[in-house]
Amino acid sequence: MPEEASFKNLREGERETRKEIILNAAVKLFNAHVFHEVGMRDIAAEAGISPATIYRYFPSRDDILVEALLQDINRIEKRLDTLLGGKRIGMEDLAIEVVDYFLANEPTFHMMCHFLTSGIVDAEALKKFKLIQEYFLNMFNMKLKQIKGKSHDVFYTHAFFASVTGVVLTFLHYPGLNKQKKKEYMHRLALAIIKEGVELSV
Amino acid sequence: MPEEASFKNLREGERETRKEIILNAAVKLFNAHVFHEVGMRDIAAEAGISPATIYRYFPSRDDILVEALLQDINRIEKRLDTLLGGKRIGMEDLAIEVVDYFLANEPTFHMMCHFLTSGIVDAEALKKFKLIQEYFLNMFNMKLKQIKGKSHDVFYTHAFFASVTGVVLTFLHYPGLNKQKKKEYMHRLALAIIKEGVELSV
DNA sequence: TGTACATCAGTGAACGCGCGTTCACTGATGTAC
DNA sequence: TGTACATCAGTGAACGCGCGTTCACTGATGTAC
Repeated sequence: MPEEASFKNLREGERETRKEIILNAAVKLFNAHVFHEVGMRDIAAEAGISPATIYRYFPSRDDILVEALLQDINRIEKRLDTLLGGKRIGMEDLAIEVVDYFLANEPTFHMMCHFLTSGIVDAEALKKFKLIQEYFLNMFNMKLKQIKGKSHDVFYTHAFFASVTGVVLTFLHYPGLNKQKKKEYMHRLALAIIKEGVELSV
Repeated sequence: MPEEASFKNLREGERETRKEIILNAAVKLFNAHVFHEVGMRDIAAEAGISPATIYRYFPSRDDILVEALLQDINRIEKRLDTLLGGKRIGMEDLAIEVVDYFLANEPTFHMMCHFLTSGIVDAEALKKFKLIQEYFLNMFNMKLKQIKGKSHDVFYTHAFFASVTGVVLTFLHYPGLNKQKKKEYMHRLALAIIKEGVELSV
């Protein structure tokens, strides 16, 4: 029995839509600036509402950050799906894909690091982030399983993700390399670690 | 010919000492609290001076952060030296040492991540940090050379450090594990990546 | 030995600004009877 | 059909606080002659 389209449901639906409008405005700004620099007033202006209104939909700024991150993760998931759809994908391609994603979406990467090292963060939002982190690693694990087959273990996924993240973190702003060189170097590093490294480690 | 102990030199020496007093106060606070929460007034209070005085010795708060980080790196260097002094050290021990250091000095790790992702940072301080980053990786490279011998390459060092950093970053606050379990899991990950991974990657 | 001057450590108080969040309120829409 | 009431979106303005940094100033110490 489908949920009947009562007035109440309609209203809740609208509420959800409004929430999305705000979130999209936030995401747009986060992609254009370092997220530290994006304040509630900016988000409100972008969404065309008053700052106070935001608080009718989100409990705190940190909560918006986490929700924005979740959106990003969903985007990654879709990208991986299409990538895996076109079969014959190896670990190497996946590693490169992740590196490229982080480089193309530096603000996302920033935000992830921010929550991973848990700077000043609203407690509720932090809880939410941890759920998301687990969700993400599980999702990633499934994708790797598709590639590697049955003998796959979470440990492997963790090693994979941690390595790639570390590579990006360490060389994101490494001096003396232009963007392209940097990317290539990260690829080399990630591949070396993955191919001769993580792959044999199970 | 040694620098003569002129009045001027004496004064400069005193100046250096004063600088160290302030820096030590800062380091002490950074080790006890998240560095975001340590303000200039706190540092001043800890050093027993007025906030304004700090600016006679350091150009900005970010500069103090970087200097504190440098102190930490010197400490790591010394630790590695003594570790390498007692010969028969392998890559594995080094990996574990680094993981343990970061876990024991979480604030340092925070700060490193902060500068690596370069949040809001004074431009001069950022330049300084990049020099430090290079210095550190070079230093680390030398140590690894001592272990591995002549055939060693920077690429290897980079892969090593990036992997370990990534492991710590990803699982530092991973939910569902107590401190001890977390440490052990990080060891397992780092070792797996290093032993079967990075080691063969040259 | 004394006087005028330069140098520099040190400071309390304020500047200036940003920014997350809350308050008290308005106005529109739906509901009850 | 109309009236009283409830619900909720939305808001401008202010609260409250923190915090890096600067200013104008005092006082001690050294230097020149």
